[in-house]
Amino acid sequence: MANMNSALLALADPTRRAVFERVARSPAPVGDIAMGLPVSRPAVSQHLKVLKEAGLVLDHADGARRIYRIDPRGLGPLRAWLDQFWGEALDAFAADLEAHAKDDKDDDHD
Amino acid sequence: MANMNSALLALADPTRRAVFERVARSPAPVGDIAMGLPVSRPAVSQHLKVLKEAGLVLDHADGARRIYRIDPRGLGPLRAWLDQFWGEALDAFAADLEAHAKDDKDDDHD
DNA sequence: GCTTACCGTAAGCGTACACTTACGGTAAAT
DNA sequence: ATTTACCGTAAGTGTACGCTTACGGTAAGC
Repeated sequence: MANMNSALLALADPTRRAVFERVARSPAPVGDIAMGLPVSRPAVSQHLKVLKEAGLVLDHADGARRIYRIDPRGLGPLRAWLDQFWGEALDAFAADLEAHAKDDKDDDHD
Repeated sequence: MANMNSALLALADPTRRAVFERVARSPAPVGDIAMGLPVSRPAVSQHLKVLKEAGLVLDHADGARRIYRIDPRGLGPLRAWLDQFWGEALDAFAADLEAHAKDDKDDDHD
């Protein structure tokens, strides 16, 4: 689908994000990717499928092997959403600071 | 925890992301947030707890109500990760384009 | 004091999902 | 042609998680 929702869902899982980062460093076949991770090769294959459907990676055949590489355009929607959100959030935060301006200390953290 | 992992996990769920966007627009009590969503109030409360532990929102008491507002600093780590990744990804992509330069068309999409 | 409003949490449930093993299919090697 | 290497998918399993209803606790209103 390659929208922001699927990208966010794909990158939420730590293992899958590790796969993504590995592929981002340099294109590699599935076996090589799986070798650096604590999961089986089919698991990596499934993760790559999700990443591919999210528009985050591209694949092409190389003999019996299948090379995966990153598709940086897949990060576009997510980055755009975050950027638009960044300004909006800062505006709201600043406005809220002006409005209250004094009760900024009574928020309880864990 | 307020790290990138928890932020990514928190924003992955569509309902919780809707809660986050609602809070980002303007601070609001739990009941008001729940009113604009197709889930119950306790569900919103649980989502807010996750968002709070991820460092994405702040809360403060206002009588019997509890006002939630965004914490834009929570998006920092995620944005930093994405930025660092953005350049890295583009570099790898460009390098790969130079290396292959001709088999850019044999990637199969769904 | 009693009632009403607002909220967090516990308990329980159904489902999505990350992982494994097993299998089949294609491509290179001998 | 047979074997070996590499990979995707199907089937099954355990668990995390998003949601609901039920409950208890605090703050304002009468």
